[in-house]
Amino acid sequence: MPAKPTDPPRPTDAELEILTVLWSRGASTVRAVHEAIVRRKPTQYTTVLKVLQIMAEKGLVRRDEEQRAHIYSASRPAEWTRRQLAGDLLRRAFGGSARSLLLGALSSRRASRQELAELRQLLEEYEKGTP
Amino acid sequence: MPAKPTDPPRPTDAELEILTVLWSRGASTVRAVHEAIVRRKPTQYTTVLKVLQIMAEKGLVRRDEEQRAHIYSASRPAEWTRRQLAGDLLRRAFGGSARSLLLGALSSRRASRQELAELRQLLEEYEKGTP
DNA sequence: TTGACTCCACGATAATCTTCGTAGTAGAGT
DNA sequence: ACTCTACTACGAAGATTATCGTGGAGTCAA
Repeated sequence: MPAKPTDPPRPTDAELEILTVLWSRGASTVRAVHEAIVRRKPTQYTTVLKVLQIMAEKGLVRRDEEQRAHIYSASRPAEWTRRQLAGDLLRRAFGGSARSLLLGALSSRRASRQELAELRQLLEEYEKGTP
Repeated sequence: MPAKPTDPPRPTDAELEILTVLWSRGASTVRAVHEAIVRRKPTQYTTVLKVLQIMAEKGLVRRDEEQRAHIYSASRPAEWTRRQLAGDLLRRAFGGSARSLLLGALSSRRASRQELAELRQLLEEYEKGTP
């Protein structure tokens, strides 16, 4: 079946965990993903395999079946998915207020001076592009 | 340490929707919550009731059974729950980078100049408190 | 007291999520 | 050819989510 024209759905927790692996490692075999996942949490190989298969059905990942060991890769760039997730949470929990979201993020843990500087710079760049 | 039983779990989508109603309306009857919910999405009264009952079991809301029509209220302040959600997403999808989270939030929709100013001020206040 | 309403409790259902075991196959090595 | 190993496919159990119907009990007014 050809690719769907619609955006993939929001990834579940387990799916997001796997996506983060694919984002940092790039296209990977199930074996490689499993090795990364198992370092964080005891998980069977077939569990990772199954989730990846479901993700492929949903369109969250692409699968290259050329080799015997299939190669999976995220179907969307990390930035795209992250934007969906941030926007989704923004809408559903923060009433669209980015200020509240940032406040929540910052107060959820200590923010370094370095990080604050980065954030400030990000805002400056943003203001340039929003006349 | 003030003995706190256990933090309530992360609310599901339906639960979050109801929480936003309780946050804005304050303590409410099922009837009132349902009227607010139904304006966004066709939903039966008993569906809202059931979710509220489950939320009470989970500790997400408190229930006052004094009157015949029970009164439900969020067990945690909106800010507390929002911080959990933001922090959770920050960790799970953004590798802890608040910068990425803000970027995602901003790019998910157009940000007004007003909003950017608010964000800038928030950062300034934050920097004062982080020497 | 009997209806008409309003409410809650309970149970049921279908869908989705998460996890894993089993079976079968393709290839590598002996 | 035979065996081992590394894969994938399949299915299925158990938990959670989301939704709703039914039934019974309290309330008020005719």
